[in-house]
Amino acid sequence: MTENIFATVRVAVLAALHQVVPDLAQDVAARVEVTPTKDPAHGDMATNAAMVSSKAARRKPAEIAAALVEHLAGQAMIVSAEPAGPGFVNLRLDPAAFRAVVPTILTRFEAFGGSDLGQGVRVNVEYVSANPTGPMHIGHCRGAVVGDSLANLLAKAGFDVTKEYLVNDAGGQVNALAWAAYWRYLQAIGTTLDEEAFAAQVPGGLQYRGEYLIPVGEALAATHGDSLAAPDNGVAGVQLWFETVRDTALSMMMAGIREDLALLGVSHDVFSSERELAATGATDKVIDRLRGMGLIYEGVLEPPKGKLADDWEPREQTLFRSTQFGDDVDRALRKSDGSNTYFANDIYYHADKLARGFQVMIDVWGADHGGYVSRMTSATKALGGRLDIVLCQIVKVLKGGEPVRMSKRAGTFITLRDLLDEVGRDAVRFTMLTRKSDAQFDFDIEAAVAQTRENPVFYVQYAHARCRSVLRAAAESHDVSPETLAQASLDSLADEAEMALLRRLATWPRLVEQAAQSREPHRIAFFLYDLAGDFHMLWNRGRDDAALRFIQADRPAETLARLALVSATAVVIRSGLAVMGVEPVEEMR
RNA sequence: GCACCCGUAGCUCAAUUGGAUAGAGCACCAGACUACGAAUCUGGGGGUUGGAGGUUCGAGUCCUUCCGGGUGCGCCA
Repeated sequence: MTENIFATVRVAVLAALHQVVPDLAQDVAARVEVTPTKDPAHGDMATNAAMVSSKAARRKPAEIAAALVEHLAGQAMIVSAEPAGPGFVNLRLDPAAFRAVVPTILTRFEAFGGSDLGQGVRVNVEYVSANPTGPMHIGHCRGAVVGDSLANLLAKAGFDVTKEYLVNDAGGQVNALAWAAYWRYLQAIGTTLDEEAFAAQVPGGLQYRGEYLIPVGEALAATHGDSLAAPDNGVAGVQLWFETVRDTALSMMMAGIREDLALLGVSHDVFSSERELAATGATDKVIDRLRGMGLIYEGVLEPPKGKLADDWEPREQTLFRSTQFGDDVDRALRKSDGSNTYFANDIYYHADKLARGFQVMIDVWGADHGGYVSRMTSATKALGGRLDIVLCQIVKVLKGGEPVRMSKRAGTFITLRDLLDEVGRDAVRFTMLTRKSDAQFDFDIEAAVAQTRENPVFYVQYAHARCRSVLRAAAESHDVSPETLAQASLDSLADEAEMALLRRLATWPRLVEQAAQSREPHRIAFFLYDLAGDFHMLWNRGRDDAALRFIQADRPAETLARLALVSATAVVIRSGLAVMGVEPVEEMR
């Protein structure tokens, strides 16, 4: 038995359609939808059944619709069915069908809206995976919130979800981190070198000049004294200090990142280490496997056209035939020094996820990795897996409409910590989901903390607080326990504003499924905003007409019905916020 | 130059995955507090969905091609 009344009605529609079109094909049936109507004049729900089956049945949509109406009218819950427009069938439901959602909610609480859509399929959602070379910044933040909420959403929709983080602790950037940390160490023990003199000794130059590495240098000095430096407190041979400094820097950077993630309310189930993966040597085995499939060859790539390629020269390299899977060019797997490219290691990493039993993989990436999507999906396709990639576009930080300058302390963009300090976790998380992830985002700090209707965070929280406020007030004279409210007779709920709210609550299970299927957690935020709007409207009806207030001293039955509706509304707001990782508030005075 | 993402009301954004007359908020105009929370609500005007073609019963959504913004472009992860 589903809690999704659209699914329930769809079953009835399909049954009717089979009567009208006996040899209905499976794929046609799959396209039949039952949707809420946009226009109340069209009834409560509409189905496209007649239109999608018209072609195969070789009958006109209107004709099928007319026949469907015959079979549908009078079915359980359906009080009327009529053909409309180009072949829709509009359905009007017994109001009791919508009222029935209230006891369901009050019995199931936040489990309401859950779904078996996922069938327990194991899904791996990889997100954040920020390089451990510095603090998390605003760009990471969007991916963190989108990934975390998407994972929550998929879990609610019945998938078996694992949240994963890949620590990019291998490769040249980590060497650069070690050198940068070493500089801070030398400073901590009082080196006489100046920064440029030091930088001249660093292979590839001194990167990561942000002040955030100072504590790493100090920690190294506290633990190791001057034993990692040359006798004059200058640069010693790498064999003396490199691994120590690198490992200390990595672990302190990761500790900081984990701390930031915790503050953001993000927690991963699995942290994988690129260095450990690479150390197994298994990357070569996966490449051999692909070679056995004829997908690896030694070859020379064409130079990129149009772009100034100053140091480009033709070179033979080991290439993966990603063009066979729709990529623009084949992609390199080995660097000129013989080591594997990040892509090669990432192929192994995804093969490893497959081996761990994940039928579906989702990677949440920043826009700067957009050019990488095609090769990675190509590789996972070759390995027989399914990979969906959610790209999060650039976030610009504004304050009152003005761009916020870069943070000096971080030596990079505004840090996640700064943002959390100023805006707060709940507002950050909610606001990050007020845009679909593939659209660019101007995050205005002032707007995110504003206490007005323009700010969806506030508007939704306020609706919840108002629900709780009513229940607190009612508790003085009524039993407002969910058990009691779930038993309330709801026949008195008939006002248009009450029905609108009921209809909205009834769409929650459907919304969860659709948002999960499209991998679009932002839909939750918009749903909650609409739901809050329905509730505020109903509230104000009570202002204009005292007979519509929730608590009616002389009419206990109606009061209980309304309190049940209010309580159910609060539950659904809470469950939506839970998916988004936002705490509901009880009051906002 | 090529690839990917985006382009919707003056502004910020939605749009039930191809469905009916494209919707909200802000701003603008006109209204509602002897209160279970007016931090809210009601009503109104505002559109050639960047342009042009195409696919079909039906396109903001899919295809082609331009225009504009963003991201990236053989050994950085």
